[in-house]
Amino acid sequence: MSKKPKFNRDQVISNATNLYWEKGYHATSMRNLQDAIDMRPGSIYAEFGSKDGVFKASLQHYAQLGIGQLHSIRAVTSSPLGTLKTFVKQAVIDTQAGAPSCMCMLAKTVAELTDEQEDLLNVAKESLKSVENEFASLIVEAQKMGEVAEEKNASELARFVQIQITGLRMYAKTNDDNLPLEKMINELFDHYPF
Amino acid sequence: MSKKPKFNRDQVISNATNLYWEKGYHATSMRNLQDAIDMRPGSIYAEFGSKDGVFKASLQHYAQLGIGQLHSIRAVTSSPLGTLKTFVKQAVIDTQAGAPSCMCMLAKTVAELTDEQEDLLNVAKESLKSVENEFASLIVEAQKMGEVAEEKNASELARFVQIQITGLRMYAKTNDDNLPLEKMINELFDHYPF
DNA sequence: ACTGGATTTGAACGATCGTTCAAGATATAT
DNA sequence: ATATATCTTGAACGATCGTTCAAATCCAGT
Repeated sequence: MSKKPKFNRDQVISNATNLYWEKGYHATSMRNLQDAIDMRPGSIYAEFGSKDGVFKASLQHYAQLGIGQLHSIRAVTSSPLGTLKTFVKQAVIDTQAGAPSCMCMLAKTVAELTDEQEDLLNVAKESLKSVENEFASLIVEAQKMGEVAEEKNASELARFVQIQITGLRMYAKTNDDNLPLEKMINELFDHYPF
Repeated sequence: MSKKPKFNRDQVISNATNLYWEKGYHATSMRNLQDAIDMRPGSIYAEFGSKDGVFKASLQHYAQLGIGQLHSIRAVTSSPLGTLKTFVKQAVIDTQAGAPSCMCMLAKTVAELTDEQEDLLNVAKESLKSVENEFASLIVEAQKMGEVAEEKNASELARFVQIQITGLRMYAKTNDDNLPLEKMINELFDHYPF
């Protein structure tokens, strides 16, 4: 005999992600979470084990969202470098309206947590590394197509892109007035180190 | 009649800053704070009004620390641009060991807080803006000395530096392995947009 | 319809949160 | 030495924290 849980796990994680993304780890209480995902404590603990368990699932979901988005853009874009550029614009500009936070959830998490939550911190770090590796793959592809000089180091360029996204999103949150973000991103790809 | 408080306000704020810098706003409790600054609740509330009051004082103290450091470097450095470079290196590299967090406290705060703590968030944002203005002043000075081309926009360059510091410190926290940070910073100043 | 195992519920737990305030301690002016 | 204004102390407040678990509910198999 078995009875299936009635909640939709994907939907639950999606809602949890949005809440954690907006408020961060420490400012989000289990009560907030219960409301956001419409589950009672018992069910949450049966499914995720703890507040940390839900957060971990959210971090991983968020990372997959980003990587999926990158692949989606790639599928409809002829140029690998153009894919990267579009992704950066979406992450920095489109996220300003509508998203739970204009910051990257992974970056927020790395900024917020200390060794006290070592496991969660590592999940966030590793997820950021995964995204960076996706960037590197795109750049290698761009090199094969002649969009980027062969002698450049793809990993270093991927690192550069990662640093720019973090810096730009932080800067955009600090200065909510209308910045020339589009122009700034275009210049990133039009000059050194690309 | 008057009785002087026996605590050293500067020392207290310095200790509070270190704690908040390390743990962030939400993860720091008043009990943590009481231990760190060796004051009892009554005295803290008499002096600062609330947890937020201490945090606000800490943010302002931290910003002044940074600006003071910038001026100190300027005082012993012949080149304004060299001053900026040294400051960036200190912020990104030296902070890796010893400092409460390798992230900038102001950036951490902007990343962590939402409109729920609008006042504190604004203090952090404005402080970051103040630091950026100091950067711009240094760059204007550099232009007058011929270190930077006159036709460049000093504010845009200051913005660039701010974005790079944030991005680099975030990246350094994500990848605690030994990165070529020094080389990366040198390249920032040796290529576009400088 | 009934039964049995799985899921869902929400009250309750002890701990800790930010904050208050009456009582005690202290230093200065007379 | 005494009085008084000021500062310090720490117990206590109600609220909320993350978590537990017994009871209620649900559904598949007979």
